[in-house]
Amino acid sequence: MVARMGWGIPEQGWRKGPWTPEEDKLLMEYVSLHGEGRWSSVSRYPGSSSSGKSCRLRWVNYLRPGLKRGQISPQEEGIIIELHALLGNKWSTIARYLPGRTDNEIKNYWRTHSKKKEKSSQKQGKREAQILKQEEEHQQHLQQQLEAVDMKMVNTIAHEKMHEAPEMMYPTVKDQCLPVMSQDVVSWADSVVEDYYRLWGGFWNVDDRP
DNA sequence: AACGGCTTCAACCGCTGCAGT
DNA sequence: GACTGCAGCGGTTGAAGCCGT
Repeated sequence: MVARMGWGIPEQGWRKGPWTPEEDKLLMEYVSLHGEGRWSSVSRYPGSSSSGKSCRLRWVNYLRPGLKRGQISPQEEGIIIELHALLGNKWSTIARYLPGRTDNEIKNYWRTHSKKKEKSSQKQGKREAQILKQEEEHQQHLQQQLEAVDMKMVNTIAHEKMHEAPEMMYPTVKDQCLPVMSQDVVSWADSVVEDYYRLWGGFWNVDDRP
């Protein structure tokens, strides 16, 4: 094999980096003569400067006849998604179901695919979090309004009741001590709430948020 | 036109499993 | 059974190309 010079750091006499057309030609020649496998002996082939591993990878991922190049079709994508859900990161197994595709190609595709998915879900998550925050803020605002209105309402109604029936506002000691036990107070509170909702209900449409 | 960020893809690295001795 | 060498696999890296500003 033509010495792979001029790129990377030579390791054990092998050089790293992209393959040249001459190297490809020599590797194809070797495989056509000796067949696939025995990759360690490829590296000992006259002129070889690549490790057996590297030769195997180059053959399997790039030079092997019948390889499909180019975009993964939607059908293939569907198969990949299904098989990945079934098998996990068994790229070589998945590749067997996709003639002409290599494990490396599928792995790379999945990586970019899942990255995209992750990004879009992150965006979606951010949006959801934003909506949730807005909702919380809205609820908090609503609560503050309610409290403010409650006080106002209680004062107003209490003032009215005091004029209507002063004895209701200054009950006996017993009544002062046990207001929540009193049926009158309970029904009065109910009526306050009812009044309140009649007044303010529908004022803020919760579904009308941004 | 230039620049920076992003995507794609070929190649490398380290690990595991298996077969031969 | 232990050791060794090899093939194969999955994870990771980095160069090149693309795209938006």
